Amino acid sequence: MDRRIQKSRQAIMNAFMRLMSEKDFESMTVNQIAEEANVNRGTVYLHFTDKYDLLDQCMEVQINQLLRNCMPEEGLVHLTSKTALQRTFEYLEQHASFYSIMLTSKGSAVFRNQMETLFRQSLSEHLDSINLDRKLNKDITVQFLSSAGVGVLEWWITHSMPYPASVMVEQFWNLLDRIQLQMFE
Amino acid sequence: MDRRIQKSRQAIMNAFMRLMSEKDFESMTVNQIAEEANVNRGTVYLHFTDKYDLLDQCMEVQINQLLRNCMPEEGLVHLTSKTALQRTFEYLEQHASFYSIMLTSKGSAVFRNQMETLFRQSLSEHLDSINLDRKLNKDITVQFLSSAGVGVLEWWITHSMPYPASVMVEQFWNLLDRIQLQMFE
DNA sequence: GCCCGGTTGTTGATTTTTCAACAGAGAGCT
DNA sequence: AGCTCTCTGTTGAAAAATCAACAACCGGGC
Repeated sequence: MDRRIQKSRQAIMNAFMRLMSEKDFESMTVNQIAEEANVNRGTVYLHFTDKYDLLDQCMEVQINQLLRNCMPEEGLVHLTSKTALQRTFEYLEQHASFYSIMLTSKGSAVFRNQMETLFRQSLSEHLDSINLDRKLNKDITVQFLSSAGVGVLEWWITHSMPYPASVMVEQFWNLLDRIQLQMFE
Repeated sequence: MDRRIQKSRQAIMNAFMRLMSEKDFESMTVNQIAEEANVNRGTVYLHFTDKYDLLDQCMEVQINQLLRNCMPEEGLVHLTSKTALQRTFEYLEQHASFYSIMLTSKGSAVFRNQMETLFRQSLSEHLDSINLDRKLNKDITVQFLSSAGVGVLEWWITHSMPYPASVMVEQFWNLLDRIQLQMFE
């Protein structure tokens, strides 16, 4: 990628995030973002459809960084592995202000969607490795648990992380373990 | 000035100054500066003839900032005024590392030239306001005192500011006062 | 209702930056 | 001596960013 593109996108996203910590998303204008980023307003539109797209893309970049940080090595993030879970919570704790702002001021679905996808994959594989009670529908079970997982995660962030990451991991793990015991055939 | 030019020049100068605090000027390459600034090498050449020109321009920018900071208000800097002298020394003290590096690692004459010009102006006006002994040639006297002033200033910077700014101001002022008494008719 | 100011999204012409490539110079090695 | 590598200074074509301008829309005030 041409370095000019990289620089412009970076400047715009950084400016956006700075403004997000000072302003209400709805009242923020593209002109303000452009000025903060020291780029022409047209340049913002070259890279982003509108400020909603900017928010979404910002979230995606950040989540990709989260994932890259939480990966044990080359491979997928398994949120059903305690280590990966630990890393995820700790990373989120360290970037608390960003996620807090992004999740509270505007209902971007990017975070939820991406985290749910992750939970779904991990849980799907996990349930494949145990003997799921035949009376339970796998898809519904996976969705149930994913939603619960993401719900807790979002709650923790939007409520200013009332407990340290370590406590969250412990509780999460505990719940998963106990629920799992009820699913054996 | 087009914002792209501003951004490029700023990035290049900042990168240069960062590298100056880590490397020997002579061994520094334009390619290193371009990489540090995240611009194409050709861009460096668009704005600066070579690294010597870059050093000179950097010095000029910084000295202009020094002057802007030391001006009492709209007007000229009078280095024969104690207030202006105080401000100058204090500013230099606060930017010690920059000036120290710039004056020690490469013999750029920009600082010396500009400061001498300043001293000359101030002293010239100052001597106009007193009755200079007729036996003294004004131009020679002005040059004598300017050189002395700049010499002390440079010595202070290149010797890591052995005394606080306040001491330097006091001594400077004292010397100027005593020497002046010897010049009356 | 109308008017005004601010914002959005877009367009076209221009400028600046990028990139790759080239020729030349200097230093070090065989 | 020749060869290689690195750096310098430059060139030309392409791409990205800039700027000014325009039309349309929205919200607030009279």
